[in-house]
Amino acid sequence: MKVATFNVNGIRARLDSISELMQMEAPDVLCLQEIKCENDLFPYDFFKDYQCYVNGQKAYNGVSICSRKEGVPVVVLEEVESRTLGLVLGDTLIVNVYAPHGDLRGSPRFFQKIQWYKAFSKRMEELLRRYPKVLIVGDFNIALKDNDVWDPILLKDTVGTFPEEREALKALLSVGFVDVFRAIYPEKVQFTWWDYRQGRMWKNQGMRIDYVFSSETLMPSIEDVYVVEEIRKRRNPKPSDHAPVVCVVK
Amino acid sequence: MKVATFNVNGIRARLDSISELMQMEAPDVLCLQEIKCENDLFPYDFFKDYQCYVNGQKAYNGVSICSRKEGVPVVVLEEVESRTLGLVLGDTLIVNVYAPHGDLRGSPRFFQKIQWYKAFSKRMEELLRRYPKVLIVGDFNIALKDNDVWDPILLKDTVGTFPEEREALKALLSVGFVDVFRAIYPEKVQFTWWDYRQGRMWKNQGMRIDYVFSSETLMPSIEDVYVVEEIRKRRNPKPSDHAPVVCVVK
DNA sequence: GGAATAGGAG
DNA sequence: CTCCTATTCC
Repeated sequence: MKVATFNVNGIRARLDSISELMQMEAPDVLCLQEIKCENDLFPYDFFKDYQCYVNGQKAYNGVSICSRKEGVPVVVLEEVESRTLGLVLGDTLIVNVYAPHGDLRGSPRFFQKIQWYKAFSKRMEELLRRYPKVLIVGDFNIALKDNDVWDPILLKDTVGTFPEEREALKALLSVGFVDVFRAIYPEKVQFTWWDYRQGRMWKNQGMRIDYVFSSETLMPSIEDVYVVEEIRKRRNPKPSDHAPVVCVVK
Repeated sequence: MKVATFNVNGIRARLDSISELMQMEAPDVLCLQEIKCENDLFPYDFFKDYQCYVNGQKAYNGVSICSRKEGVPVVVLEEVESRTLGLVLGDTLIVNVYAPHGDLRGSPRFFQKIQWYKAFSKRMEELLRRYPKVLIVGDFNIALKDNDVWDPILLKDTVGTFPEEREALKALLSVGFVDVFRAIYPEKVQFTWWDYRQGRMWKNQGMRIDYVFSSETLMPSIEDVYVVEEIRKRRNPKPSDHAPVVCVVK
């Protein structure tokens, strides 16, 4: 089973990129973040061979899971912003996440981000007891370690690198999850997000903030994980500021 | 000499259509209306083989003349809205016009439209004495006769068909100009503008409001005039609500 | 820098 | 219906 995650930054503006991803990778499950539309504006017709499960929101946030096989949707969190969506496929729970951006330390949004991580970690601990195999994918808006950002000095204490944020993300992992990419490639420097500004997109000055987290129970089934950079590198008319991440599960 | 006129409804959103027009017609002079940008946002680089003369405005209106040969720009009217631009090429004066829309009879904008026509007609009378040959092109926002609208009954006393508007446009012609299209094709029903709404664009339910007016002195040199409908008919991703009109002058 | 909104204009 | 301007968010 191939699971892809992609922060599209507006699904209606990104159908070309999604098309390309589907052609290249033919994922069985496609988890999208920041679709930025309400459920009834979701382009269901575009995903012909997929069942679409959507937790949409007007203008901001919004996540969806498109799956070749039918699944059972799961409410992950009671939330005001549409940031999470779960889907049970066989004995596996897939959780699609768009974590809060958070802003700088001291801001209300920073505090909310930390709180959100606490609630989410607690809930995942709970779900881990209920479902034997769990895969969490999505945009976590935190770079775990210094080798997950293009310039750790320049980006020290900026959004996504604050120690408090890193602790919050580690706390999630400590519940029983593994950062699949880092487990397979301990030293690899690879990014999944680039700032549109200052040409950072084209200079590969990015951060790794999109992840696939596998429950320890599912780890033996993980075959590979990789970032699909072609869509951005080919200077697609207008690319997302994120690249898709694909995980291959036995 | 080939002169094209095209209300682009936003030049930045219409570069594809303009490209297509230049490939198809290779006009010597290209008069654009509703460019909707200030002079410094005009895409000068796009018009490689042309000299560009621009009377721009932010958000609304704005006209430009692009000419293969250098010309001498002429201020047609002292104006607050950028609606006119003249260019002298050899012994011919080309005047590019975006007449006011006008709204319904009784509105302030209706009155302004009639006033604008009075001032413009007077000025053209003046310019006609100064320049032996004059060509006025552009969007006049008035359909001269009933056979210039798709449904004269339905559109009776709506914007562009009011008797006062038609009189104002006839008054301009009476100064010494000829509606070239109607002179060559007395009975032809052909439109240059279609409402985006109610699918009128695709049902060819339009009006002829874009014209080429030739001074009587220049009429013997006029070879043909035609509407370039292909760009709209091919359902170009997003077409302008106007079609270009091309005039061939000896 | 780019997507999405609301509001105004045609 | 589609453009442009603001604005907000990332």
